[in-house]
Amino acid sequence: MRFAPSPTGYLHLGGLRTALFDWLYARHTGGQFILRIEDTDQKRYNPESLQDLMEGLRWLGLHWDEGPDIGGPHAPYIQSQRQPIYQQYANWLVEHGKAYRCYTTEEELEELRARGLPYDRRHRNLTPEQRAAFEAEGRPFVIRFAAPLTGTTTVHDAIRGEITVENATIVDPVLLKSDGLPTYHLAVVVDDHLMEITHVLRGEEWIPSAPLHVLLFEAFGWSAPVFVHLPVILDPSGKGKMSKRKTVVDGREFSPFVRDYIRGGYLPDAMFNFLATMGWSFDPEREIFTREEAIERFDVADISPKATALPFSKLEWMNGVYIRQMDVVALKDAVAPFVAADLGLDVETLRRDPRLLALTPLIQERIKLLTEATALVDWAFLPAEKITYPDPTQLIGKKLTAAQSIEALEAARELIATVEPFEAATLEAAFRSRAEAMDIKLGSFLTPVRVAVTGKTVSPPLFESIHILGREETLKRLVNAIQALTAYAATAVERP
RNA sequence: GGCCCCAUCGUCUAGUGGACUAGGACUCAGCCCUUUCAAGGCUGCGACAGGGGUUCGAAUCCCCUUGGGGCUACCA
Repeated sequence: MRFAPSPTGYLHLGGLRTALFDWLYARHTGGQFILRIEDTDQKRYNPESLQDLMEGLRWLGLHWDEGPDIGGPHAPYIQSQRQPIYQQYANWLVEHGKAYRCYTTEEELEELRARGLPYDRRHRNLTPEQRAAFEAEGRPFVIRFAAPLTGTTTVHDAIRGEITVENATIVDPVLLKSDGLPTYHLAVVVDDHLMEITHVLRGEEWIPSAPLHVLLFEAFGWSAPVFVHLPVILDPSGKGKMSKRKTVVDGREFSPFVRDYIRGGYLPDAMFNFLATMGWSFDPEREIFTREEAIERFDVADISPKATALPFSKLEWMNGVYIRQMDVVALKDAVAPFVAADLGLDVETLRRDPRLLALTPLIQERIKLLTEATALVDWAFLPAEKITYPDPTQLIGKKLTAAQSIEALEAARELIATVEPFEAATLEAAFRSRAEAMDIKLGSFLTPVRVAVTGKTVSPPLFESIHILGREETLKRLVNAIQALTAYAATAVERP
């Protein structure tokens, strides 16, 4: 098995899914997972993308057994470093009459294209004299495959069955470019043979050229690997192949790039699970499964041939599921970098902060993405002065007046100051009985307190939050809130 | 245009001639639980693209139509 991306841009989800299936099948069969870099197009090569690619694969936990950075029995694994090999095999084909030098110029090709015509095989049967003349001229040439003019070629696709095409539709593709580098077709066939690749997993956009590859394997006298053409991944809208840019659907922005999901607070395990269900199904009644379970059941023959539009809302849901499954300490550590970055804190200090550890179980079932943590816990790391009440009406409890809300805050202040021991359970008991005594709903009582303490209408469970914050800090915020609401009430009376 | 691939709820999917009044998941709606928000539980909405065959019997097999997608480079 090999994953052979071309480093021309950031790794996208389609590529990751291909790599995932490759990896799964390699692990399932006990085979090798090889990373090979197809950089034979010098014009589009982008060195940054190689780094991005490896980061993405490692993030998902897809470690390769052979590759450019770790070597292996078939090194090198970067095609631009294998140039002599391809030239050697291209020449072998020429010597055996299975390929030929073509001296057609760019302009001549352009002329054909302008008339909507394919290459006309004009140099396929050059006389020795004609060839000598071109050589004497010093004309640059490419090596083209002398494809059969008649008959058909059948490709066996592991998920679609047999695909047969007329050989005449294969018009002598270029194998070796005039710059001496191979095209994809030559490189892939030579490398897959030399690297002893048994299964080729790649996007279905390669189906049309698969017959050519079969023909090349035959020309060399090699046996072809099993072809597995993975369905394309569509835009979230379901219209068209997923673009290489961010797209907006229903007002939400979706990125095709893996890096954006790493930064976006997604968990590798969730992405793994999610991507594994795109075109493959673990079990009709189960969506969540482990890597080990997937490895055990995965088979390329079970992959669906249908193109898929990624259901991103399901990815989010799944990420939430994985977050809830996490060990608290692991989640704390995972969330720390995001919170630290948002709040301008030092990550390591934050990791050791007992408040974050105490807060983590409270937010665990409230976030779907790691990036959502900050909004839920920032108040705990901010001084009282930073908790402001730009909209004092938020301090007013449901079905309460401003005056009643102030009373509630005063009552809270008294309870916070006196409750012993200062713990969530005792605080809750005290607030419950006080609410009853004041004849208001607990929820109405708590809303002003919640906003006073956290500055927001939505927060983790209040009593635990107050306990984590501490008595003194909580008291300060209650005082500030009472002040803010009192000021508001005064102006509100003046101009109703 | 030519060649090729594909076709089950909005989306991801199960289904390989009878167990299908088509199952699961996400989303959405309602209810329950509840200190906010979540999470959780329950209920609901929702699909075999259309038409012909084959067969005692088709979501499942064949053909056509339609629709979607891909390829059509000295890019991968």
